[in-house]
Amino acid sequence: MARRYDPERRDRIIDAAIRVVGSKGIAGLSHRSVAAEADVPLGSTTYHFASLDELLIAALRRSNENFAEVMRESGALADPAADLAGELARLLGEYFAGGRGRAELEYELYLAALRRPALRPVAAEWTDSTAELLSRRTDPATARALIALMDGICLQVLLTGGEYDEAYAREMLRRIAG
Amino acid sequence: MARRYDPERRDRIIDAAIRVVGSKGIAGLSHRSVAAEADVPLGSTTYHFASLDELLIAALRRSNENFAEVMRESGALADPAADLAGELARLLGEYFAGGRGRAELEYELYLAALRRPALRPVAAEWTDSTAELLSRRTDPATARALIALMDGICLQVLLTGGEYDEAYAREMLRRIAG
DNA sequence: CGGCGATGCGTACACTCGTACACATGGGAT
DNA sequence: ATCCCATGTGTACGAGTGTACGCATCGCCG
Repeated sequence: MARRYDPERRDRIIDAAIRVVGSKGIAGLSHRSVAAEADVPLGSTTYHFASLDELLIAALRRSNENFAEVMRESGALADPAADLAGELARLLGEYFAGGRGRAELEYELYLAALRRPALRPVAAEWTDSTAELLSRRTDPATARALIALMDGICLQVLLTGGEYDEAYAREMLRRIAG
Repeated sequence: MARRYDPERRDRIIDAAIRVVGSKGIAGLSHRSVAAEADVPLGSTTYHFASLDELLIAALRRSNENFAEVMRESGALADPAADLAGELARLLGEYFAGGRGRAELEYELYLAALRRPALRPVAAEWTDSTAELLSRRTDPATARALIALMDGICLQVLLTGGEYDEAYAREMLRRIAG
């Protein structure tokens, strides 16, 4: 599957797609807008990604990898002595501190699975792998509930334009984690 | 602001918009598709709603009213002796039993606020009014957390195409509610 | 009763989009 | 050396879109 002339072209198109979604939203994603952003001709995007869904799948997968790395870097998640709820609340704080734009972008891709069945397996991958990560510190059901609560809290912050309250998040996560 | 020839035309357009979003998603919403669904000429939709955002605001507001009524009808929410977590879990079960399509539709409208600032006040209205409803049974912070968890659970079901597990929801809601 | 403005209707325009397709190029297999 | 085909490019077409605008219709107010 070696690519000849421009081996990284496919990757550059994915990066461009992520930038387009970040600036114009999924509604502004088109073969043409991606081609312009990646500085490749129109035919090149349609060649590498037959449909926009394919491109969205690749973009969501990359976005997931980015966040998964952030969680993996937090060694505290592996330390049985650390405060799990507090650590998760702190991670969310960092997440929002990194700029609202990034969170909006990643959630927009994630939520797109609601109406695009092709994205659901990728969204499920994300949930499952995160749940597995948390399962080293608690039981699977609790892990899934922690993720659900984090999703819900992020949603409320992003949808209503409110502020993230780390102390509140820590308290409620602790009630779940016990 | 009396409407003369067809006083209910505006309402019919909103209903048609909701049906269109239900069947084709927000991506399929256009002045023309709504006009066809409502059986009115194209010019009529652009007259009543200068932009699609205006139409979405009206649709989201109506969708919120529908769900708010469901919650109000559940008298158990007002009964201090009833099991709050169990009742909420039961309501979610009913919600999903009513067909996945309806939940998808309402969440799609709700989540659209992520990228459309014009919708955020309406989304915030919804969260606030629901939180107020729950505040009759618990403190405000707990009420908001219950909503966040319910949102997160619904999201996981809808995004990954999984099944709703009422016992699991009841257990986790109980941990929050105490 | 007369006209004015709100409401409703139909059409046309400029634009973007996805898609298809014909052609160019050069790496690697034979 | 030669040929095949994955890769890359440019263009064209039809469908769909938001918007604007002129005209029709009728309730209300003076």
